[in-house]
Amino acid sequence: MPELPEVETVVRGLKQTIIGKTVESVKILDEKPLINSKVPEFSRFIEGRRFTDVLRFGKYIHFLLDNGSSLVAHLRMTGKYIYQDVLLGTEAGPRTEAGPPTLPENSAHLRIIFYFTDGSKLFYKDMRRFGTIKIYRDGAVIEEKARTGPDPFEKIVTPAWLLEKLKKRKQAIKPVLLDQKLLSGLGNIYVCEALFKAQVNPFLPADRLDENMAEKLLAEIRNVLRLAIKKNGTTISDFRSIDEKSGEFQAMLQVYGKEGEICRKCGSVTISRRKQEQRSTYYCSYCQGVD
DNA sequence: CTTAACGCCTGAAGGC
DNA sequence: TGCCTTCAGGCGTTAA
Repeated sequence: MPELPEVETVVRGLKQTIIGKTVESVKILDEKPLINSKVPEFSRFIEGRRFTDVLRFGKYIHFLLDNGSSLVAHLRMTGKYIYQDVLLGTEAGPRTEAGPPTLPENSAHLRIIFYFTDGSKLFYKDMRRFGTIKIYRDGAVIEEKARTGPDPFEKIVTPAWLLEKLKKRKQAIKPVLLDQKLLSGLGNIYVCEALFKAQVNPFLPADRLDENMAEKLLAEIRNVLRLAIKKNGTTISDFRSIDEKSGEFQAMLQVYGKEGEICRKCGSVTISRRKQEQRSTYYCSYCQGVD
């Protein structure tokens, strides 16, 4: 589900809510997300620790702890973090004003609950159970970061840098842009949108893009991601921020999920869909010069 | 080294 | 109504 803008939206929400909070205890309802630790080790790792910061690299969420260790989480398709503030008024009676919905601890797909010392909670839900949470002691998180490519916003990423990388790839440009070791953060939605905006043929071999195309493509990748972040991401079916709000970028989608609709740019042909590496690519055959 | 298929999971939607 | 197939914001592994 989530790509860079959705992860950024989640991270911003977490920054505002959990920094400075100390984990009193953790309840693990499903150990599958714990990729490199078992339940007892994970509990010992996190209990008593205070979150000092929450960062993002690519599509990863990086939780920093007060002892220099880290948690690194990936949402994959359906992972989500939901923050629940201290429930006020439970002693004096039910709240009357509309507050955030409370999440029952037996709700569907709940995997992990972090209980903070102040009474607030962080829920981790994941319907499909693809999401992961890894633990890293001290600075070991560097190794994980080294395995992912730079964000498209990083300074080293220039049109010349991109062109150089693309020259080494004979594969079609679309699947190449999904390779997180090249550039991190793009997923199926924003790749389709950026290629459309840049008017690049998704099936064109990556090594055949010229300087102008690479420059335009990088500019549109950044534009699309920036705008999507501003809109708090895209909600197709179930993406939600940590306070369970939907994103708003879906209203601005030009091609993703628009098969059969008239192209908003040229107005002359309908949007097509074709599989590349088992994944749907949406495009305008006219605007993007596809045969 | 790159590339492409498969597997991991659950649930929704569409065809018959 | 029910059954079967396909599809889904991702990516690690494996085999060629």
